[in-house]
Amino acid sequence: MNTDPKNRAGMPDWEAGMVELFVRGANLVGLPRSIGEIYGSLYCAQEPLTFDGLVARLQISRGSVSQGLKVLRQLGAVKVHYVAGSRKDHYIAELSMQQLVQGFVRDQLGPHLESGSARLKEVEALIDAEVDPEKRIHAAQRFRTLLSWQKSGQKILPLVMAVLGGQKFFSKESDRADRVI
Amino acid sequence: MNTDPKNRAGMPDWEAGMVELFVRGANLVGLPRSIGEIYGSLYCAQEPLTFDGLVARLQISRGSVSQGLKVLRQLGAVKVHYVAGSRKDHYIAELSMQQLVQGFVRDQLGPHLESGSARLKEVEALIDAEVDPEKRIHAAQRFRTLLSWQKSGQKILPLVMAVLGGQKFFSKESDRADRVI
DNA sequence: CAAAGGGTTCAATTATTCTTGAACAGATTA
DNA sequence: TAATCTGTTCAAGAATAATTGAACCCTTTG
Repeated sequence: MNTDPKNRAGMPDWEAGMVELFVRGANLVGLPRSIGEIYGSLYCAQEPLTFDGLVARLQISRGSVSQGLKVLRQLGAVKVHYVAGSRKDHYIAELSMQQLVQGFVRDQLGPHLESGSARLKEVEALIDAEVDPEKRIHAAQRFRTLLSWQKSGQKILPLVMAVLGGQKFFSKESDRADRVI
Repeated sequence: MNTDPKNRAGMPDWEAGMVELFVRGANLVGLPRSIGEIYGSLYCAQEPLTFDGLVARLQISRGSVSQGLKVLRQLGAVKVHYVAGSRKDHYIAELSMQQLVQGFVRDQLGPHLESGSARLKEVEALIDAEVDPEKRIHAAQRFRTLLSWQKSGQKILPLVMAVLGGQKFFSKESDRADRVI
């Protein structure tokens, strides 16, 4: 990863620093640097920024900005701010951490977990097909351990959302996890 | 990412499926597929596996196995199992989810968070150096928001570890987070 | 309707990350 | 001591992922 602060004419140092932080954050959650840069710029901006504004500030291609904004919009991390008398779209950063996490979980994390869950069931069937009894029993044991991992993992998301201020992530009473600790 | 199940002579289907799950998991936390494969094989194995055993089972290079085991050992995800009368190292998978998460946090996540934290302080200084008062005030406002994000984030790790069974992650009474929800 | 503005798409390029395997180092054995 | 066994290192090559920019599609304006 290129961590060198690229020379961005006219961007204040503090903003470049902020953008760098968001690039790291994006990287941490598996998003490309350009997305961190775009969100970071919007996060710092006093006024809504236009598409061209972002291209100019960040000195990245129009293609990157277009794609980056697309996923940020999808995640709910940026909002379009309609400005009377301007054909351009103006963008502002969503500043609610909860919104950001929610979008990330919904669009990035969730699908992975679901397909993993599906695959897990398939593996169970494959284990049942193992003919050697000793091997099958061992495999089933390991499989149960893995299921228990999954269960533990599922307790975490609601807790995270709760810490972030939302209370709307328990679907069933039995899923409530706030007494386990 | 290559998700095609590669033809691994002699590996049972259920094991290949399990390995695939671990590859996905590794991928999710930013580790290379080879590490997922190695851990997955050890997770499935009835007996400790040797270095050569892994090379043969997974059909990956000795270099990959050596580097992968190095990382896994460092994370505490595999243990060396010394076998009398054999010069080879034998490896077994650590099956405690808590251990795994702890190692991951310590070695992979922690350093990132710390350096980010340090960078955050530097950005604060850069903001103080902004001469235009209006811009400085706005920047300081955004900075405080970011700090509040950081604070929220810091509440999460102890919770996660608690869910996973450990209770040893609160350093100060004031850090206890089990009443916020 | 033609021209210009605003944005999107996607094939090609570029950058990054992962894997490989040959050279190497240390430990054991003949 | 030489030969062998185990495992590590790291430069080069292969595989993946991200970025670019030219062609394109709408919509608005002259």
